[in-house]
Amino acid sequence: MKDAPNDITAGTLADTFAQRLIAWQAEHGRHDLPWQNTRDAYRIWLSEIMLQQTQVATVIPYYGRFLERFPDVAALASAPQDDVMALWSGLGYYSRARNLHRCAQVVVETHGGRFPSDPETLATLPGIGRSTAAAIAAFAYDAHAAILDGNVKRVLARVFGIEGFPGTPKIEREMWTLAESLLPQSDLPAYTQGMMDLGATLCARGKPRCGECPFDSDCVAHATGRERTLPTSKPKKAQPERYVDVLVIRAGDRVLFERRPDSGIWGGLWSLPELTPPTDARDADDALLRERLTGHAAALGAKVGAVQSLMPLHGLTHVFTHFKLHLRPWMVTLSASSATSATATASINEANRAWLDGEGVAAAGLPSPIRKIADALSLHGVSDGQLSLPA
DNA sequence: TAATCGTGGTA
DNA sequence: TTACCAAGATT
Repeated sequence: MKDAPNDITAGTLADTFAQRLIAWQAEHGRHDLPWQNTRDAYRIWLSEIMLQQTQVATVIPYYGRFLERFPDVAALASAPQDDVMALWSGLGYYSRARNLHRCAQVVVETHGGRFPSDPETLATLPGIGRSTAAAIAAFAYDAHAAILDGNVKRVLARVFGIEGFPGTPKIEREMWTLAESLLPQSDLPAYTQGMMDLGATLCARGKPRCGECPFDSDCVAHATGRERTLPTSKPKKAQPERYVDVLVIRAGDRVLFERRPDSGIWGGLWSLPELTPPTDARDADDALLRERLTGHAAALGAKVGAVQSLMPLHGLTHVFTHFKLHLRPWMVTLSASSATSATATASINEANRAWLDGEGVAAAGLPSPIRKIADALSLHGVSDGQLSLPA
């Protein structure tokens, strides 16, 4: 039986796993992704951070733009944070971008501009956890370290028949131990890439192509018909819904934007001012809400003019992983007499608040749904003042 | 330990 | 349309 812990004999799955995977990767794995065929730790690190919880196809265009603007770690370290956030805009999980920037600065300032080669030191850097550290060290320096990402968890759960949600500490500890026990003595880049490739291609979430898998004859999930139920899925729970009113405050050809604090959703990005405290959804058509909106906008734009008009725009719903957000934009137009002065608008610019014209909006790092609102209102490029999104 | 943190693709 | 989740880290 396979449950005997000391039943380690030549030819067991655990003994042959690595060599079979490496052979499969050479023949059927991916070899031409933009971040492959290099030993540059900077390029490898950048790809690993971008790929956290993000699919390959999504990352590719961002990766190219980033490398063009920041060709090495020194260029990234010396860049303004707004430039980094703008290039990351749309990729999500924005703490990755802030940590990426900080990490580059730490590498330059305390590691002489060179990424450390051992996984333990790499894992002390901002944004680099145990798995990402192992991937960087394996690809760039042939380090003997195991990764444990979503692909690996799925492969291990199926091949070795591991029950239980891999997100729990108990199952994750078990998988880390197994992953490290399977490591080969050499060919760490090919082995690491093989784990990723197998999970991303053959051993996919939806319908795995078991007929082409090198572990077809040994896979517990395949042998017991549990390909679809392994790995055990995350326990589901009801997602809350939130409502927020955002203000499109226009003064001449400029719109007021605010930089969000680092902590919380969309941290470090530029967004539209929100009405705080949030109103109840049922207040949407209430005169009281309009009064609040007017007062709030006047407070924000008091230095350049009074509120001239207030108009509701089409709302939109944005779905996050852990909640659903209903955005209700309001067009607030300030009186032209005091709003057309560029010096007046510029004079109230602060570190975390700015009046942006079309060009400024186009260059800023905005959250995805805020970008949609801006696009619909033509708040970028040629700003003709026409509204394409009235409610 | 559990919650938080984005977005877009897929079934 | 809804549900799920992808090269996870941080607090």
